[in-house]
Amino acid sequence: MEAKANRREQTKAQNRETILAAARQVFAELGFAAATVRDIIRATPLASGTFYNYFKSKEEVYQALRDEQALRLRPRLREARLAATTAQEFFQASFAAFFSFVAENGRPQGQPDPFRMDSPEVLAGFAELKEDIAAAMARGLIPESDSGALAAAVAGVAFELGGRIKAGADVEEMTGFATALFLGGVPALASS
Amino acid sequence: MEAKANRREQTKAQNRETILAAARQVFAELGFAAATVRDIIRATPLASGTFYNYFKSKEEVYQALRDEQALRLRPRLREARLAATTAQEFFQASFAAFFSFVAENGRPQGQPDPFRMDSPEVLAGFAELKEDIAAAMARGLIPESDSGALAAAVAGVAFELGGRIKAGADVEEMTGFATALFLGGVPALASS
Amino acid sequence: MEAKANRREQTKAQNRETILAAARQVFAELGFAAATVRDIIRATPLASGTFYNYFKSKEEVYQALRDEQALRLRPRLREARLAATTAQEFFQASFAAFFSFVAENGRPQGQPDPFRMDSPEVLAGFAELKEDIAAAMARGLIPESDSGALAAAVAGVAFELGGRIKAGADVEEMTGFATALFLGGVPALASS
Amino acid sequence: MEAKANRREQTKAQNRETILAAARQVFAELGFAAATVRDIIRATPLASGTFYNYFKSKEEVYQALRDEQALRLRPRLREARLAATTAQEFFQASFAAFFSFVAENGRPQGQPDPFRMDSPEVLAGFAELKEDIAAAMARGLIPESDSGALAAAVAGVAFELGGRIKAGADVEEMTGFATALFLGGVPALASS
DNA sequence: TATGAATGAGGCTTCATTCAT
DNA sequence: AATGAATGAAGCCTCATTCAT
Repeated sequence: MEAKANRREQTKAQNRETILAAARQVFAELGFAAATVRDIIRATPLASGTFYNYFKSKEEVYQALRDEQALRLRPRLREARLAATTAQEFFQASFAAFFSFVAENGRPQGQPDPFRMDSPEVLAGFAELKEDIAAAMARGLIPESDSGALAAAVAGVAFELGGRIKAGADVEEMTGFATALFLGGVPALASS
Repeated sequence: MEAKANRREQTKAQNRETILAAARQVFAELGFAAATVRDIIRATPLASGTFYNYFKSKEEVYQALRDEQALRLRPRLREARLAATTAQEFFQASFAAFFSFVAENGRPQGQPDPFRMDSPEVLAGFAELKEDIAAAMARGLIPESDSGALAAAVAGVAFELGGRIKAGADVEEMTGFATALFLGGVPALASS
Repeated sequence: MEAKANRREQTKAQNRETILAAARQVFAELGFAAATVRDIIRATPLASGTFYNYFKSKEEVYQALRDEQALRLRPRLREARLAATTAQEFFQASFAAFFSFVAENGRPQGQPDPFRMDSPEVLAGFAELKEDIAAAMARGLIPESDSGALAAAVAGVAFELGGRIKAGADVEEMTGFATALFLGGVPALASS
Repeated sequence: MEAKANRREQTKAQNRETILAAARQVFAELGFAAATVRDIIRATPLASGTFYNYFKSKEEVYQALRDEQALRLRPRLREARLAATTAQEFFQASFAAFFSFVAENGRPQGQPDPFRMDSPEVLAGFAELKEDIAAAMARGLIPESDSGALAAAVAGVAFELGGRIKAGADVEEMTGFATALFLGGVPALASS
């Protein structure tokens, strides 16, 4: 009775959050492929039909989750890159922003990592990165070269090193490593 | 008698190949998550029960597919890296081997890419990379630094640039790009 | 001011009418089987709960719709038949009343026709027809025979020809056709 | 074990029949609208999935049922009508064939009757009736008039009187009644 | 009274897997 | 071995209906 009354008190927005939280956890545990809508519902005090008041499908919750993350991450990255006045600042700020975010938000299991997947948001973030690199080249911060390939390389290193972050302490280390790599290649890593 | 036995054996091997080929195609079209065993069977002239004479589940075929690929890719990479006598050779040969492989084999759709996923094979390949990097550091080819992080960076760049390969012609270009990046960072890209 | 007055004017009866009108349309579009209470509610500015202040179920609205129709049709038929002083008047007036009603009210799609179904109202109308035929036989207007069978035949012809009515103009034609048939069989149709 | 073995022994055709029989019964009990695929499955010793080996949906079984009936009824009607050399033979043979069929096959409850509904088969049967009437007019058996309307009238009377058949004995009576009606209208019924 | 979110039963369907042939 | 129909668990989703506001 109590429980039921409590549930009723949940506002619509709270229910949405409840579902998103459950989805986050379920995707983290099972991975997107293995997770089912029922799994998400079961991780919730809500009824099965309620899920469909908020989302049409597993894909839609997933999208919402990604959008939520991207909404928080992308502006940080953008700002970091635009504020840079040297190549060193450009890479350092970018990797620092990305790795901090990963450290804060944890990473799903069973999915390669939470930033892959060709969701529109991720693609948009990727496009932004490429643009910002091209802009940095234009500003003379970075030597001219294939901005698309460089963006891919940056993303690849970020994703892969991001996947190795366990503790907050790793953030600085990884940032230093990635930055040095991009500024001077493996020879520059020696001092790190 | 003999002939019959041979035929039988041949058939067995052929059926396995038939299923693997179908699986390859189905995973490529639908992605691992959406693909079903039925889809694979349907892409085959075989009966549903026959599938289970060869594989226990969708996961197992997938694994076999990965193993098959890894079986072909890993030795090439190993060889390339062991033969290297300079850092330049080390990176160039590695990336060249990887990108050629991607160009030859194509890449599935619907999965981030076919080399991610924490399958044992991929992890093993990853471990090998790390070992070989550590060995190269010991040999003095590469400056000493965090071999795990460097392996991750190499893998990240390889995966991400590999995802951009469309034509065989891209292979050389990407190889040059990645090699230059690792040898000298972004400044070295200018001349590429 | 106006708005308030209008809102106030939405009496209970008006809401009932709103729902009935929506139901009429929905049944016409989807047929009784496919239509859902939700469909009806959606065709309304009202909330789902409100539906249940007026009707207990889809069946009940349907019933109400039928009753409403019957309430308008049955008296017309009755009157037409009671006023008849000859067999010709009896049939002509009956068919004319029925076909006019069909022409006026249109016919649902997806249901065989809106007069079938063994709803109490329809059965009652049927019983009335039989009674009136029996009475007409007693009065000598119609030769004595199985009044039940004759009622069934009249109903069958009415339903089936009624289903063919498209334009108002068809009413007279069909009335003439059916009347002639009952008065003299197919030979009598020749002159029609 | 025994039961299971028996089930397995059923051939595919037998299962199809099992499902059709169950469907026939379920539609008869609940009507088409209220019946569900699950109801049909439950009236069967088969598993739920098995239904879908044979039919795609409730509609499809229904169609199969109708087709089966039509396949048996239509040729009888056709033959009866083509063999007629007089109007009396034409109507008598037609009604006799139809009413016998109804007596043999029983009629569902909850559906107006099993011959309504705009299934292709029924429409085809209807078109045939119209053609045969037109042909009979051309042959001079029946006075020229609106063949479509006459076909509708015949169908209406057949459906409605058919709905009153309870015992085999009714067949002759109804046939006589309907035939007399069409040959001479209500005056002709007096002698019946 | 009206509202509309929440509920959960239950329908539909597909799927992996078994197993008699 | 190969076959493919049968199985039934389990997913998806919609629906009628309730009930707190």
